[in-house]
Amino acid sequence: MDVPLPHLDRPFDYLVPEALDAEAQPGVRVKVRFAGQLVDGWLLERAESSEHPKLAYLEKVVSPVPVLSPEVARLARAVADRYAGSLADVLRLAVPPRHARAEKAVTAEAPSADATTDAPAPDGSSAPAPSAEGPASADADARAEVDPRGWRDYPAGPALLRALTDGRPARAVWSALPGEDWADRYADAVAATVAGGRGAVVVVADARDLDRLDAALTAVLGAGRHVRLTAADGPARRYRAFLAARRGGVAVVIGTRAAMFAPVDRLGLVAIWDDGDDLHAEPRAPYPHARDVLLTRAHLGDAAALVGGYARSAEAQLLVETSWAREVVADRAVVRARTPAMAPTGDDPQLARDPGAASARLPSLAWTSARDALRADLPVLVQVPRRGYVPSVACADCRAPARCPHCAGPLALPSAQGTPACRWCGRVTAAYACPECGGRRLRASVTGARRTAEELGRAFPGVPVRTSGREEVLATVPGGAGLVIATPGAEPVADGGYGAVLLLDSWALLTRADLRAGEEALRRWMAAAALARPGTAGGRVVVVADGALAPVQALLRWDSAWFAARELAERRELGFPPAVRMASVTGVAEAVADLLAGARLPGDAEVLGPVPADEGRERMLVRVPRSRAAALAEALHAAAGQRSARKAADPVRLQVDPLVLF
DNA sequence: ATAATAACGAGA
DNA sequence: CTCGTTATTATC
Repeated sequence: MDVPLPHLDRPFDYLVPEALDAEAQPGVRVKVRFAGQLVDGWLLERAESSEHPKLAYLEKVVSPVPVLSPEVARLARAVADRYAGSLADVLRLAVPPRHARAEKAVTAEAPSADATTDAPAPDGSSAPAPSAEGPASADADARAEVDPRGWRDYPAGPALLRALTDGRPARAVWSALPGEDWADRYADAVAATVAGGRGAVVVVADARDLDRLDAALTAVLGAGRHVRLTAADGPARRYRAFLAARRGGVAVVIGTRAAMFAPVDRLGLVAIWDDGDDLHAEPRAPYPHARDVLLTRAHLGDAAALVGGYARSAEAQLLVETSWAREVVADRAVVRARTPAMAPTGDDPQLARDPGAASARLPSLAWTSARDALRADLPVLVQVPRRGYVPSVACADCRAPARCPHCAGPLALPSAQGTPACRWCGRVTAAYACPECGGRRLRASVTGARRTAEELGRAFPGVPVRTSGREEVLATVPGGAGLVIATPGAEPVADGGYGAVLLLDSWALLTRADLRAGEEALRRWMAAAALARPGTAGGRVVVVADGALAPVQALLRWDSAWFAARELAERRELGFPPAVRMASVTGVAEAVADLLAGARLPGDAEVLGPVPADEGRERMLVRVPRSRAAALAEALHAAAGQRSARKAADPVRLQVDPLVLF
């Protein structure tokens, strides 16, 4: 039943009228009369009999295409259970909205095809359909081994590919080397899976990563063997790609998190790249995370799993430490050989020495590194943490954020030479005095990409300057001398690698009041540093941060496994996810209290809070050991059901393992 | 939302 | 004890 009310989160029985008997197959969308009105629903299964005394008839089969595969139905139920949500909510994420035109077009291409026939790929390419035989069938020995190519750099790499081809459910946490072409490695892993006669689902964070993976897969598999599934492609293309996968024409689906539920026949591999990126967290109820959905899928379907990134998340570390997955890492000697030369530096510009550095506000080491790279005709990447033009200002002496004397809102400089103004109340503050130290001078606390570009352009005259950020994301830049200013996640790949990578204003990343600040900073730095040439080829990374800090240490040694282990140990100590299972309950105070009062929480549950949330609501956290995770989700879902059954007015938001805790 | 059903209370 | 009204609850 396509209603989000938690107390209706169960199947209902209906009679199938004779006329709909043929079309009414499991997985089709239906309309039924429910409580007097027509509602959408899913036909989950056909049965001979029902416990229920008086059944109504199915009203209509919306479309005869069984868009919901049995595997995805099972997965959706498991995801709903894990996240204390309703099946209907998960199905809304799992099956894209029907697009009648797209459906008609696909159905016309191969009229008789269903998910089990050997239909050719929709584009008519020569892709053979997946074999109907299992991986243990007689032709297993005859399968050609896929060339491990770059996976040879990792001692466990070739064995991983072999396992994929053999159809064994290997589970790997992969730490990519700097300079690694991750998209090529993922294409290899997919090719190995396909060679074994099985399908794959690969999820990446954004459109740029998707384009890169798309190109790598086309190079390895040829055109027409895979489809891309992403909300950004629009409803028609998305539904078309979905149908192609559902009907068994293609064995490989790649996409952003919308693809995590993609139906793939004989699924052999689920993979996610850069699982620490917060774009992998679905913002709609029940807020599932792509990593967890894919791992659940691997678990239920006996498929292999690949969790990779330059940096390792605490969650991936937990997979390794619980032996759920094996780590795939390079030997230290190989890491050393591939890593660019790394150096930390304080962020006080040594203005006296270098006039160039002074005008660019660069620490001297960063400036000389950039200059040397440019002289060697190599590109330079500058990562600046936030978008926009001077987002806020701080006291030049003590670094305390400058706040409006009237309303305490953040001050900003509207123009390069202007007077600071409040971003909340708009009042202009002509004579600012820092309440902490009495200082009267202000500095841009985070220099935005545009301003950095202007300043660097002046510091290195004659050098082309490109920016890559929210408005325009560059995928690649040419190999010669040039400056590239990019915000995190938008760093272009340089042909041949960057001669220098400068990580500026890093304290803005590290001082965020967030549990994951360190992990997130390291993830962003490593993503940028991975684009530099190896130290042996003149590649250099300068991070403007205190070299004693753990995330900086991890970067300098290119050892995010070490940092992730440290991070996970700390979370264990503090009792934070992923070491424990946490759920947040958000709403107006009475509603939150009401829900928690009605919830039969596991005995060892700890209730924390309340902490204020936005719009006058508050938030309580419930913490249980991981072994009680299922019981916690069930209790919260049941309590939400009780509330919705008696039509409690104030909504309460349930979130399991919310990304942001405080 | 709405219909069935349980609960309740007033009047006979 | 019955009838009419109102809260409750399930919705195939």
